[in-house]
Amino acid sequence: MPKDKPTQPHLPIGAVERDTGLPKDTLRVWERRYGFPNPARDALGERLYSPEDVEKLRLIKRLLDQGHRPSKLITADASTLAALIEAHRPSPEAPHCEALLALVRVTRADELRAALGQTLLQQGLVRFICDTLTPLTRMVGEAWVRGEVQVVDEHLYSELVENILRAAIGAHLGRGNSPRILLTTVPDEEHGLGLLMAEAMMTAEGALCTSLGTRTPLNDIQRAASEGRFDVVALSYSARCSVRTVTDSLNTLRQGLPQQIALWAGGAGLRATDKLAAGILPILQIADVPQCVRDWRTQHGKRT
Amino acid sequence: MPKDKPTQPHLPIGAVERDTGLPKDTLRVWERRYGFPNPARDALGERLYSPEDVEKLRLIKRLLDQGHRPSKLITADASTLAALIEAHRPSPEAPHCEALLALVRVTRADELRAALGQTLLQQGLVRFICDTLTPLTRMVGEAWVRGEVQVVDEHLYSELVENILRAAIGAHLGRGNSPRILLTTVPDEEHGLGLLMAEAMMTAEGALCTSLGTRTPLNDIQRAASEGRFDVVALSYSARCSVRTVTDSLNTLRQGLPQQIALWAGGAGLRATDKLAAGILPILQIADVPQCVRDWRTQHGKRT
DNA sequence: TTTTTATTTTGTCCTGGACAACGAAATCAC
DNA sequence: GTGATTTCGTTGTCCAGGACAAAATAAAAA
Repeated sequence: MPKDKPTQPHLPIGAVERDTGLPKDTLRVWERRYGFPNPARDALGERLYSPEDVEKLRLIKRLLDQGHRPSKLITADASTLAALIEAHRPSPEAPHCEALLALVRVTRADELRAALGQTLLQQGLVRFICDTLTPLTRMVGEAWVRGEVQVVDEHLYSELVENILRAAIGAHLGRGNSPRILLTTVPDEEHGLGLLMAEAMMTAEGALCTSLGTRTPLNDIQRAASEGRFDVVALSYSARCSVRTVTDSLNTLRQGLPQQIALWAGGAGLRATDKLAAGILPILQIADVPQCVRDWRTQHGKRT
Repeated sequence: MPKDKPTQPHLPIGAVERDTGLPKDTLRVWERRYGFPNPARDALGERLYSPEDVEKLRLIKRLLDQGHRPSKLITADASTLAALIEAHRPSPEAPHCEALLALVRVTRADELRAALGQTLLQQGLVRFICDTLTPLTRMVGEAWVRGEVQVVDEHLYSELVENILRAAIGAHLGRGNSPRILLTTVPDEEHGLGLLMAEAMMTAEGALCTSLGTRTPLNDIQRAASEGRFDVVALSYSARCSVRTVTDSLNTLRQGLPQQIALWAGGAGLRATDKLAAGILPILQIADVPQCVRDWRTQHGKRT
């Protein structure tokens, strides 16, 4: 049963796993190999992690997901880590994104909601997703790494974006009905924001989207796609997926899927597209999504 | 690194943990104590669970979350388990819910979407949530246990409901601006549907809601509530939370929160309300939510 | 009936070793 | 020089079986 009593003091290993996303086994093996983290022990010899260590672990997890090697991060002292973080200072962005980033605070939730809504109206859905949401989401992540926004601020941002995107999907429903697209992610992939952006753009383009959310087992995807008479299966992969996972799952899926069902894949996880089997369409930029839908229609002689 | 190669054959323990939600430690200790599951081993002696076992484990997890004792479930053979499942056959429900339940299939996604949308229009948001979504969600879960709907069907249902609710939240925004409510769940609680329903009803009632999504650490909730000048903090607990977790987290939070910020708690996890500290408002039924908002206004002399 | 106290049940945590999947560098073929 | 293959160090996951506390249940007392 979960232990969650002490909210500010030290945390047992299970709570650290939950809070950082680092498996218990990994935490223990890091301690054994690198000497970090080096948690205190309670009367029974059970690990108790200090809030500072948990914070550093969260940071490490984030840098890890961005492609850094563990050995560099774990053995790094504060200053080395700071240098790595500093390297994340982004190239100058569009000024409207900088302004929005300043509003990503729980204390300014109302302003952020209003500003996002207004930007959507100004830009239209497609430009809003490509030119605002995509860079802004990255900037929020980077700002978190630099300690400029808190965990709660990031949660708030995700919630607001999800509200906006799902409302947009609802608003664009019924504009068209082809192609019929099934969207989801593989079981290892838990990030659903990219999927939602794709669904919104496809729906706006007149496709009829059905999303299963994240983490659908491969054979379930296969069965659902065949039985549901879909024209396209679209998968989203985030950067943390290994190249191997991506190509393996896609090739397996391509093999199990009827030939007439197209297979599309997008997201930051799509790096080495050369090892993909034939019949898989890599979507390297979110901005290409509408064109993919239009291309499909051209090839299949449909109007909407 | 994740292992996910064999999609239909046997799964390693990590994949089973991911698919069933049962921790690796628990799976191993069950095997040791009860002899179930009894997975095959690969050349290295690592466990390989059969798809049938994984399916049974998923079932057990579900019944576990509904309050059954592990020993009864794990040692039960197929027929005993079937009897338990049979006991879940629900009391007769409103006929419109039965009709909707029949549409919870990936193959009928379009019909389900249309029917849900139409029911929302007919009933209005509040009745839709209380009289349709709440019973229907329970029915979908029970139908899954009985094997009448698939995992993907349930995923689809969640996605559609989330689209509808978030679109409704967007549509009702700006109707009012008090009270200012912060919504979230504690770190152990990952179910967000109830939270979303509450947010929709509160927003429709004219409250200004800010949701942090699920799994916010207690001290983060505290800090965000104080700094964000909220009037109310609202938490949602599902049935799987132990009574202890619920009362502990609420009492801790009540103590750390300024007196003028109200603390509301709702969801199936709210059972023993007698051990709650003063100054915590239990919301035992989702239908009571609008009245709570109105009561707050009365007590604080606000109109909207 | 309600409260207190024993007794199960059950999940989480421990150690330290092992090995394969991964990434990167080095080697070889063209 | 460019591209494919092999080598090697790095890294995460898995194993065993013992231990103990928190939760749930049964029993006893008020």
